[in-house]
Amino acid sequence: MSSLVKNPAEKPSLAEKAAKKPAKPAPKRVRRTAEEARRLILDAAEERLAQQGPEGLRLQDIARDVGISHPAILHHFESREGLVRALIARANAQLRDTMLSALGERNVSTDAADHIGHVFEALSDRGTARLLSWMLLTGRARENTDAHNLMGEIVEVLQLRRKEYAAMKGEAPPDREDTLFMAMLTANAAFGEAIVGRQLAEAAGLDQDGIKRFRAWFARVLNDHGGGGSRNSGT
Amino acid sequence: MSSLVKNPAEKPSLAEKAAKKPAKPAPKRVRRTAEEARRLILDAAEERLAQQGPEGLRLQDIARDVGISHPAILHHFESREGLVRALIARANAQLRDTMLSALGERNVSTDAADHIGHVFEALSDRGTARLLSWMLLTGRARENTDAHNLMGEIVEVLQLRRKEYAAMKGEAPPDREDTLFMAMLTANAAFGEAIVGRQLAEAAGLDQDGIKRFRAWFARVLNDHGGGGSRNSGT
DNA sequence: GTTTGTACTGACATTGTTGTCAATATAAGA
DNA sequence: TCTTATATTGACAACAATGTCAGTACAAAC
Repeated sequence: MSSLVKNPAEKPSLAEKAAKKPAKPAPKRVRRTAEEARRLILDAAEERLAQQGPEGLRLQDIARDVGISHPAILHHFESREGLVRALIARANAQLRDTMLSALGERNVSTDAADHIGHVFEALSDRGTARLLSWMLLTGRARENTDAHNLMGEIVEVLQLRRKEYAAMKGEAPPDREDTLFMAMLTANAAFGEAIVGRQLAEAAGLDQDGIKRFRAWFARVLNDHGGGGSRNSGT
Repeated sequence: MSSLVKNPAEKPSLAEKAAKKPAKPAPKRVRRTAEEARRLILDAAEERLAQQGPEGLRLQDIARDVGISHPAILHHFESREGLVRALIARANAQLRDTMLSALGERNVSTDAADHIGHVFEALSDRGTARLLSWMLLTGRARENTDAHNLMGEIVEVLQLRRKEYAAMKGEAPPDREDTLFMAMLTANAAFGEAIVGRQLAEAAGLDQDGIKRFRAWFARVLNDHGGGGSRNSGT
C-alpha cells in the first residue's frame, strides 16, 4: 500500500540491504543439535533464576546469555511456560537422583550425619531449593506429582536403614512416624537453610565453618534423638 | 464529535451519562485517610502475594481488590517498588513483634515447645514466610538490616531463658553456640515448613493433626537435646 | 551437487504493566 | 458557605515482554 510512494523500479529487498550495510559477508550462524540447545538454554535459565530470582527469568536475557535470539528459545520450548516446566522437571529429576543415590550407596553402619549432609547439599546446589520454592510459591505444584512419590520413596529407604541399624544393635525398630518426622524436619530445615540460611548465618556472625558446625550439630541432635536406634536418648 | 448525529439541544456531558447509564447519579467517591488507604492496600497486596506468589503482585489487581484505581496506589507508595518495600517493612515489624512478645511473655519454666509453636505460627501466618522468602529470592535483603538485629535479639533472649532454666535446675549454663544453633534450626525449619510444609505433609499423608504432632515431636527433640537444661552429651 | 529437514534469525504484532498528568470530588477547617 | 488540602480518577504515554512469521543458513541424506 505505502509502496506507491517509493520508486517502483528498484528491488529493495536485497539490493538495498547490500548497499546500506556492506560489512555483512558471512552470517556465520551456529547450529546445535536440539538436545544441546535445550541443555544450554536450561543451564542459562537456571543460572539466572538462582542469581536474580524469579523476576530475572526473561527470554531476552537468557537468549543473550546463550548467544542466540529469543525466538530460538520459543522454538525449543513452545512458550515461556514450557521453559519453566522443563526447568522444574529437570530440577526434580536431578534432586531425585542425588537424593536416592546418596541414600542408596551408603551402607548399613552409616549414621544420619552423612545423609543429612547430602540432603542439605543437594538442595543448596545450583539453587535447586530456590527453584523448587519458586515452583511452590507460584502455585505450579499441582501438576507435579513427582515430589509426592519422591518423599514416599525416601521415607521408605530411611525406614529400612533405621530398621537394619536397630537390628544390628539389637534394639527395637523405630516408629514409622518417627522416621517420617525426621525426614520432614530434615527437608524443612534444608529448604529453609537454602533460602534464609545465608542471611541467618550472616546475622549470627557465622562463617562457612560455622555453617558446617551447624550441620554437624543438627546431625548429632537427630542421632541423639533416635537416629542411632531406639527413640529416647539412651544410647 | 459524534454528538452531531444526536439531538444538539441536550447537554451530553451530564445528561447523556445519566441517560445511558441511569444508575450513575452521583460519583460517590470514597475518600479514606491516607493511613487507612495504605493499610487496605498493603492488606490486599499481602493477600495476593500469599495466594498467587510473586507474579500476582500487579497494581491493577491490588487496586481492584481494594476497590480503587491503580494510580491511587502510586499516589500512596510512589512506585511499585515503594509498595514492595513497605510490604516487607511491615512484615518484618509484625514478625518482630510476634516473636519478641512470644518470647517475652513466657515465664521461666516454659519449655521450648511453646516457643517453637509460636515461631512456626508467626511465620506461617498470613504468608509472612513466603513474603520474606520472596524478599530474599529477589535479592532485596541487602537493604534490610532489620532481620540481622532481630536474629541477634532473639538469640539473646533465648540464651537468657536457658540460663535461668539451667540455674533453676542447678545445672550448668548452656553453650551460646548451642543456643544459636537451636534458634537457627528452628528458624530454618519454620521457614521450610511455611513453604514446602503443605506439600510434604500432603505427600506423607499427614492431616492437620499430623502437622501438630510433627511440631510437638520437633519440640520434644529439642528438649531432649538440651532445651531442658544442659547439653546431655558433655561439657 | 541437489534436496530436505530444521535450528535459527530479524522484524513486527500484541498485550500488559508501570508511571504521568490534569481534573474532580470529598472531608475538614475557616 | 467558602476555602483548602489531598485522596482519587480516567485517559494517555512509555516501555517491556511474550509470541508470530516469513525467510535464511546449516548439516545430513541422497
